[in-house]
Parts: sequence; structure tokens; C-alpha cells
Amino acid sequence: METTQREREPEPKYWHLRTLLSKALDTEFSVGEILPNERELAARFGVARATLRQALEQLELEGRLQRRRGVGTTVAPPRVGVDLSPSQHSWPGWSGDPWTATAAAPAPPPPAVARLLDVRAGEPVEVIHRTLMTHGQPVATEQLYVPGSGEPRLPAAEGPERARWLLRRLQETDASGQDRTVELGAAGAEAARRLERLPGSPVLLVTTRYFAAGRTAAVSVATYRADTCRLTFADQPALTALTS
Amino acid sequence: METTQREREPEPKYWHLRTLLSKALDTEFSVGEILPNERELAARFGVARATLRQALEQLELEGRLQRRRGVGTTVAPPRVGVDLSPSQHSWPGWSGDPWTATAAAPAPPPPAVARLLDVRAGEPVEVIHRTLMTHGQPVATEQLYVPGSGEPRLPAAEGPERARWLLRRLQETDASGQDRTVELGAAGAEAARRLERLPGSPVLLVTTRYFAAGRTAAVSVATYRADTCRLTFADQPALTALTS
DNA sequence: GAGTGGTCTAGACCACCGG
DNA sequence: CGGTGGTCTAGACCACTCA
Repeated sequence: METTQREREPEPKYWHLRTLLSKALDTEFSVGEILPNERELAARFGVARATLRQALEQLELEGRLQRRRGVGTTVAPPRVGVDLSPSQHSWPGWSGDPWTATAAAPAPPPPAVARLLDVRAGEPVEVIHRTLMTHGQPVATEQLYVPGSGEPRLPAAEGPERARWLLRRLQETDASGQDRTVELGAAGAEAARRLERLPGSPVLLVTTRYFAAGRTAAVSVATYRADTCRLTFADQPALTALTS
Repeated sequence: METTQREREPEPKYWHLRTLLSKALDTEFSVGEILPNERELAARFGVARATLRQALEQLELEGRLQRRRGVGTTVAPPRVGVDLSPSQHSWPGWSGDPWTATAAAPAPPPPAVARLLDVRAGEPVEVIHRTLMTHGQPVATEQLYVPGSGEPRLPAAEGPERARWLLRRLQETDASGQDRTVELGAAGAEAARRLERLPGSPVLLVTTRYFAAGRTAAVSVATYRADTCRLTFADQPALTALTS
């Protein structure tokens, strides 16, 4: 008999389950529909609940399912696309900006941000908190760090009006470019609360540097729900035409 | 006695552990160092191994740890940045392209890709497989789908030379732009093997459409290890200067 | 209060790596 | 071979939502 090397390495059960469920979702369920509960599903497939949960976690990670404690597991709608194309007109606070500012106050930024802003560690900067909603669901929270808060006309109250004042001032600066990084992260306690997720949920961490007059005018750290979001980046056809 | 509403909602144990370990990593460990094994750590913190593992999973997700079966858990180096800025010169196969092609063969693309390419479902297209390495580690795999394989001079062998021939032809087309989306995914069996990860590992799924002459000339689906990669997107200063 | 998903336990066995 | 992380089990209890 020929020994077929690299024979059937047994597939983990949770992975096989994931595949089964994935197919079932494609054919037998529609968006928003509620699945049977975990104990029921585990029994039906003849596995422990923990194993079933491992499969569900996978599918949630892929944006196929949505689980809510006390409610149940539902079939998730397709991910929403969020445009992150760089553009002169998309600085925070531009007219048409879908973000809503919730608060602003001076505070020392985390070390990593301080480095990007080129300010001393511990040095306070203005921190603007914003949220992005789509379809009535929160999909992202952001902290915008803006140095140079020593303005006399700045509103004393630490609320939305202070945030709007700072954003208006940002709009007046002479934008010269931006810079983004995207990486996987885990939602901290604060972000988790604002995104209506549990601490540790996977999120996409988008760090943006805004440049003006050769300096870093602001740094944004945005936290997107990884389960419900798809980030999109497009070339501007108008610009590409110019380069020929 | 005053009842402080919204008192201490007890933090999950695994989350608290994550915080403890995170601090320990910052202060008491250096990159590459091996941590005590899971049973040892669990005992030391007085929790079940499963709980300890939940904390380690978090830290691995955040790119702080690296776990390898049969070896141990080590402190991960900082994530490597991968530049994904759109540019005329960065079409697959450009001179200096860090990707290495491993194979090429005609095959029908997955339905989602067929839609992007605007070809009939089931219609075969050329599929080029490539891998991206940095520091001797695989960080991404890619499938490049190129329609219009009915070329007479195309090498018959389904290997690297066929891939290189197709990439050379791609370079000759008149590039007019590109389009990207980034989302979270789970590594399939194939991708997991090539990235030296387990099936279901979190990955960043980058889908790129390449446009030429008003049509979609190619679609790339790239799978990046989410634990070791940071995607970067930069403005081209040259272009931004033109728009003023 | 009934029912959901989330956390946690204590244990077993397996697949893989290295000496 | 011994030691590592990966999988799986069967059970308990908790936090949350909604009728």
C-alpha cells in the first residue's frame, strides 16, 4: 500500500463546527434571525458548550454573527464600509463630518501619542472625544489629541462646546497631509462601554497623524468595532489623472 | 450610609490578569524572553488554566506575546509596519516588489471576487499565489486574480515562471488607480499553514482592486498576520501639493 | 423570574517540538 | 522522551435582558 504522506491531520472539532454553521447561515438563515441558544446547539451537535462557543466566536470575529448577553445570537448584517481615504477636506470637523463630539478637556496623552506629537511625556494637550454612529449603532470611538491648548478664548466648560471650538480652530489650520496606521487591538474598558461590547473585544486601531506647516498638528486614535466594520481606502481618480 | 450608585462592577478575572501580565511584560521581561509555562502561571495566579489562557489570548491578539506549541510563550517584538499606500508604481510585480510569487494556475475565483472582477461565477481566471516575508517570518499570503488568461504565449507549467510571466504582463498595462478595503478575518486552513499559525487565527484581510482603462484589471486578496503586522497608509506629499 | 450569553473551574487527552 | 501549548469535557455560577 502506498503511504500517502501528510495524511488526514484531524480537523479540530470547533473548526469543523464553524464550517457547518457557516454553511447553515448561508442557506437556512436570514439577517437578524435568532439562532437556537448555545446549550441547545451544543446538544444538537453533540459537543460541549465550550467547544460550540469556540466556533461561534470565530463566526462573530468574521462578522457573521452577533451575540448579546441576555438576548441571544443573531445573524449579523454585512459589515458597513467606512471610508478612510486621505483627503484635504476630511480633517476632523469638516462640514459633513459624520463624527459627533462628546467632550473635550486638557489631559496628558499616552506616551506613544506624546512621541507622535513630539511633546514631552506628561505634558497636557487638548483631548477631544468623539463617536461615530451608523444605523443607530456605535461603530467607533476616537480620541483626538491637539497640542497648544493655551488659548485665551477657549471655553472653560469641558463639554461639547469646547470640542466644537477646538475642531473649528483645526479647520482653520493649513492642512498639508496625513498618515495612517491600522492594526488589531483589544477594546479597553472605556472603549468597550462606548462601543457596547465587552472588554477585550477585537477592534481595529486606526492612528492618524495630521500635518500642517511641516509639523504634526493633531493625532487621532480611533477604535473601530472589528466585527461590524470594513475600512475602505480609495485613490482619488482626479489626482491620479494629474500624475500622468 | 450613602449608596454609591454604579459601584464596582467586578472586573472579569481574565481581564485583571491581562493587566497584571501586561505590566509585568513592560517592566520585567525583554523581547524574545520565554515566560513560565501556562500551568505554572495559572498556579502562581491561583486561577484555572483556561482563565489564564484567556488572558494570554488577549495579549497575543495585541501583539505582545507569541505562543508556539511545543515551545512556549515568548515576548513578541514590536509589530512590523507594512506600507499599503496607493501609488502608480506599486502594482504587483513592480521592480522592488517585496512579494515572492510561488505559483500560478487558472481556477474559478470565489463568488465575491468574481463580482469584483465582473466575470461570470465559475469562470476561471489566472490565480497567482504570493507570500510576503520580513525578518525571515511569513507575514502575509496573497491570491491575485487576473482575468483574460487566454494568452497563447503563456507558459504551460503551473509554477513560479508562469506567475512571473503574468506579473510582467500586469506591469505593462496602463494603471489608472486602485481601491482597498481592510477588515478582520479568520485564517483558513491554507492561509494558516502558510502563515505558520493555527486555523482561525485573527488576520487582516486586505482586498485590492487594480483599475486600468476604466476596467478592473486584477483583484488581490491578501491575508496579513494580525498579531505581527501594522498596516500603514501615507499621503503622497507630491500629490497633495498639486491640489492647492 | 425565566432564559440568554459570559465567566470560571478541574480535569483529561492530544499534537508538536526539542534534546 | 519530557515538556509545551492546543483541544475538549461537564459542570457551576453570574450578569444581563425582557416580558
